[in-house]
Amino acid sequence: MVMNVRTLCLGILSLREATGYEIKKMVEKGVFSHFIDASFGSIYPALAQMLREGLVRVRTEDDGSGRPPRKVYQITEQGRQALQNALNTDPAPDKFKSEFLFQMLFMERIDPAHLAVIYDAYLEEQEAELRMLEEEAQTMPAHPGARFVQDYGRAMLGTAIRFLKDKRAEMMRAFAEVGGTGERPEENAPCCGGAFSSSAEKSSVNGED
Amino acid sequence: MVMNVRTLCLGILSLREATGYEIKKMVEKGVFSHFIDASFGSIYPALAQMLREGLVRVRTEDDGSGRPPRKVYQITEQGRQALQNALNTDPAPDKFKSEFLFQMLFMERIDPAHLAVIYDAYLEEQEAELRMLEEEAQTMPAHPGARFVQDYGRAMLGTAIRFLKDKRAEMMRAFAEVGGTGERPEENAPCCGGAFSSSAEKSSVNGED
DNA sequence: ATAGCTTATATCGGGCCGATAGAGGTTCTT
DNA sequence: AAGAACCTCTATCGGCCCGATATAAGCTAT
Repeated sequence: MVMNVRTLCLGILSLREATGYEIKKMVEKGVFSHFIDASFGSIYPALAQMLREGLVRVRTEDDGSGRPPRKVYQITEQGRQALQNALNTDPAPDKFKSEFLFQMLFMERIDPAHLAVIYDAYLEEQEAELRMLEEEAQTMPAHPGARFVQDYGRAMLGTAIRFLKDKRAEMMRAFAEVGGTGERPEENAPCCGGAFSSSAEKSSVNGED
Repeated sequence: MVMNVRTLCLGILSLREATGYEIKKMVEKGVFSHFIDASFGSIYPALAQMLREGLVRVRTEDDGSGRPPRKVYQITEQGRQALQNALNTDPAPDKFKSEFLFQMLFMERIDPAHLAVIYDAYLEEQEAELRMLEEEAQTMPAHPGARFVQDYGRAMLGTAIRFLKDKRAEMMRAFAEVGGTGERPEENAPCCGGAFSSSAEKSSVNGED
């Protein structure tokens, strides 16, 4: 599939007319945000290019003041056709990049205190996105496609959150000796419900390096 | 976190020495493949740059023939320090790009026959990655970080697969004559339109396990 | 023996991100 | 009323990175 910022813009413009700025906002906060990214640096050139190619047309709203005029873009019939062609092709494999998991892979080398901070921040991030998804599910008219994506997101985020909560205790137990040295580290992490303080077992976490 | 191809290479080289080609293979098939990507076009320049900066050193194995000599890279103490610094910074948010979900968002406009093909191909893809993960979990020595990442991957892929299987039946039921729970690839209808939106059912995947 | 896959190097065009800039609006504080 | 801070809206630019491509040889199978 020809899935670039151009196709993304066509997809959004097929739902409603919009300015480049509005497209950015929809990509940031809307349904699209869960599986796509796009910055101004790619949206504006994409719109300009598609305008040249006749896939979109533009209506300029100049209010007379010195500020830049709103450029409201609309999809053309040719653009609809291009989008249709893209939709009827095989999708490329997903791409997933996670610095968090990279760090988790090397967790043994990270300062335990900082590890806890990273971990909880990530968990909170996932919970925030789930909240956003739920909220958005109530405001948006749920056409089948949107429903599917929302349900998918719910399922995945739910699993991630459950996993992170489950594993947290286990993880921190493993590092308890390195960080606390026999002390009860309840002063550190706000959200860990006492799972820290269970019997400190001996663990050979400290590997090479 | 300074998570670019350089940091990735440092991470791999901190585990063992490797050529650029080997790094690519590890990124393609190893634990890293689940949450990171890197191509030759970024790996080779990254190694060259880090060599200049003293973060890695290189041992050239020339076998006398005309073919390009193996360049085996090793991390230096300075490189270890750079990696350590990177690991002790906050991770950037995850990035997830899915052409499949983009297409699902517009499922109503996709030819149902093709939609089924796309859907099953994606499902198969997820199952293949889960198989890869399980296989890799048995061969690799499971240090805590790797275990965490593998378990995370298992949980997520398991949920995705279950969701896709569950929703598929629901989708096909909504399509009614398309093929029930089995598959009937020969399909003529241009677009399903409203036939889909009426039946809104709850999926068991959303809740708890 | 020719085709095709694998190991191994490396470059290049182009896509895209993140930062930046500029101009005016609103909103909240001091 | 002045100022700070943030929002809407435009757009560009450096630099990172992907995907395609080139080169060269070995190994395997038909």
